[in-house]
Amino acid sequence: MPELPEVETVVCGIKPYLLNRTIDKLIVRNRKLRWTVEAEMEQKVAGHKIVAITRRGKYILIKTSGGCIIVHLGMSGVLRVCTEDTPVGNHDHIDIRIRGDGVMRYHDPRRFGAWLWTDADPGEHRLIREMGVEPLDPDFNADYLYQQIKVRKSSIKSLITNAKIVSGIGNIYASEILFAAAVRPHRRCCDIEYRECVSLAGAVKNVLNDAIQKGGTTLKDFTDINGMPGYFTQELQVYGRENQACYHCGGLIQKIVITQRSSFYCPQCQH
DNA sequence: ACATTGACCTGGGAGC
DNA sequence: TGCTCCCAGGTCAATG
Repeated sequence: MPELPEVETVVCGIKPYLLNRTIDKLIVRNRKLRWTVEAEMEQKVAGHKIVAITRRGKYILIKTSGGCIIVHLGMSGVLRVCTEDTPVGNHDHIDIRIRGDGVMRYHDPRRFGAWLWTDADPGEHRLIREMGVEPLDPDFNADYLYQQIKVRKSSIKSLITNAKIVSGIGNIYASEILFAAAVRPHRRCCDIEYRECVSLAGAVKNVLNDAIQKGGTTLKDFTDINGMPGYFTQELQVYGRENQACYHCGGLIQKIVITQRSSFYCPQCQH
């Protein structure tokens, strides 16, 4: 479900409820997520104070006085704040109970998400260590992009969704970014010129910042911590708009499949 | 080293 | 109504 703007929205939403609070206990009802939640998770987490909540790519890092909880929402993960007497629904796999009051509940029908614990620096965790640069970091720019693309033969779409190159861009925003940059998704990386990297780097930042500002994209079921949808959905230029008119030129948006995922683009506006 | 494919899951919608 | 098929916002691990 969530890409970088949605994860950022979730991180901002949970901060007021979790920051500087102490975890009373962790309740795991279903351990079978992408990786089985470790048997010692409850014991490792309990009693620690939450000192920071940050994001790295699509990972949520809940840093505590004793270590870090690493959460990934996968395709269908949702975090919501509720109380202890809120009825537990289907697919409500994990609760963090806060000392005093309040519960953060993890809901994930498809169970592609992950809950992991590390006592070390989460930046050194095997899933995070190899990750590429943050797209909103100044280190992500035209020079970096050009250096990456000029040696590769894959499509530009698969490159910008490759978390080892740049973290946090998924299937929706890839289409939107490529439209904003006027670059077709199936273009070979090594055929792309430097001036197009300038457009691409700018489009990455503009599209993601805009989406964050609007609270992310809700296609089916994404909501923020209070159950509110994201308003970037109305801003989508190409994603999900096959055979509809391009807002710029009136031509028909096309859908193509690249590495088993749908991509949408305007054949007239993108080259 | 790079590129592609399979695998992991459930639910919703289209089509019959 | 109900069945089957296809699709879905992710990405690691295995393979070529």
